[in-house]
Amino acid sequence: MPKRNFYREHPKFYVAVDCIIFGFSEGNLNLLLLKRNFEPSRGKWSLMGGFVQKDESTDNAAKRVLKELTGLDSVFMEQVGAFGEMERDPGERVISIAYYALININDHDRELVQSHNALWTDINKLPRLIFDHREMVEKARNRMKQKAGSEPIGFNLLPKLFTLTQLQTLYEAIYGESMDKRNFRKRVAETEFIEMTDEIDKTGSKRGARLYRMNSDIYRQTKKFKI
Amino acid sequence: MPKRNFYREHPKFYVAVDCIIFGFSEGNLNLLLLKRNFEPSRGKWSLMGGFVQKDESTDNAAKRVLKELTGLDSVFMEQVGAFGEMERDPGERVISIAYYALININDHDRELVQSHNALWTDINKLPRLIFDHREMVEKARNRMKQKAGSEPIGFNLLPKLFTLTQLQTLYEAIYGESMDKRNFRKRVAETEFIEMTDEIDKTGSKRGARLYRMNSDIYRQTKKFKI
DNA sequence: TCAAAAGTGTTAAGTTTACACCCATGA
DNA sequence: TCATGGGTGTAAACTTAACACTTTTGA
Repeated sequence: MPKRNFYREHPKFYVAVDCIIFGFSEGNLNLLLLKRNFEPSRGKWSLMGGFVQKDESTDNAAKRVLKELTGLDSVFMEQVGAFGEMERDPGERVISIAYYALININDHDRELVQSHNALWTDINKLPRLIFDHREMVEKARNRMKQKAGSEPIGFNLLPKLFTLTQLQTLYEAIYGESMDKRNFRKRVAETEFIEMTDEIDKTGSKRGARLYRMNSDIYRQTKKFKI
Repeated sequence: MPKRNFYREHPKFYVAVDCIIFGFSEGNLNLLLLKRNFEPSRGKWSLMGGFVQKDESTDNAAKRVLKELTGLDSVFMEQVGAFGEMERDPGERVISIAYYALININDHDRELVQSHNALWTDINKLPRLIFDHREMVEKARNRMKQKAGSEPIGFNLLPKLFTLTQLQTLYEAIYGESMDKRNFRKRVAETEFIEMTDEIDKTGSKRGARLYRMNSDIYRQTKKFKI
């Protein structure tokens, strides 16, 4: 039996990717959401998505879609999972694979974002989203929260140099709870790959705050993180 | 613009599910693997899989495939993720969604399993598997390990009544490390939903061991678990 | 009578939490 | 000079880890 026959009896499906794009700004986690000016569901809010093409893996489709919206390349992304309910997209059956990305909100291409009719939205004040996008967001958020506590992915949301107050505010936003400053700094001090620089940030306070950086080489050696 | 056009430009894909079926026997985690007597890759080892059909969600496809092999219904299953590399299946492009299942190895339909040419295999002595199935197994195993420590899914691998030695051996197999008996039993004693019964198992020892059971109602109330 | 698995508490080490004041600076 | 955010240590509470002997019973 030639190989083709084995597959040919089976149905084929549209496969899409949807991107949960996290940013961090003014003490809050934000998501990049589209106000759709196209069908289906014109005028409603949604995640940025796109159909997987013949010549790309699903991971690459997600990267392409992220780049289409933000102009950004080589960004941290992780798959959340496949969403395959039959009626999830009322237009046609589409199986969608959700990915989340962590980007530094200052890095993206603002015009590109605007041209897609996209807006940064506080994750705690999300509008109603189409289809099962809310479920994707919740799952991505939990996955990210989980991961951010044991791998240094959070640093993707910050500028290269950051103050400890910024770092703490970020983790408070991720965990959704406030932390003790001294205990937090104690943990940072025990984290070898968070390096103090000799630069000072004067924008956030009169006194100025020490800037730190994450050293990926050191992280790769130790692979230990808990915050 | 009619809705159809929006979708029609895009390619469609075969979508499959693959099942990582965990069982527990003689102190080891086992996987149910198929020695394929069909193309492609006849004669090689693989996970049980199947194509998603038009009239079923991906979750239901996974349940169907599990039932085809084991005869079992309403089994704990969880999605691991989508595998979408272009060349993962050398025959045709297939996007596959992996699911893992935890079953009590005594419950399944042995004849059905035999008729599929499937065998229980010690997870620490797996043969080479086709495609990216090894990667699926590793991911499923990690996900399961993670989850088994914070939700009482492990009990799905045991008979309804079990001894504490069985439970400890199970967790040692899941975590891949041995545990202190007294500390383990202390944790069990603090777990409200693990109930002592008044039955004794005499098959495992001369003295006999107390049988316990998991009470799902109590778990649903407290939702606390850590072992 | 003895081999084999079941059962049982205590202490030390390590981790986590709670908590309050001084410092440097620009406005 | 004072309002603002930056920076610092210690003790108590809790959690985890280490450890060894007695019990029961069938062969």
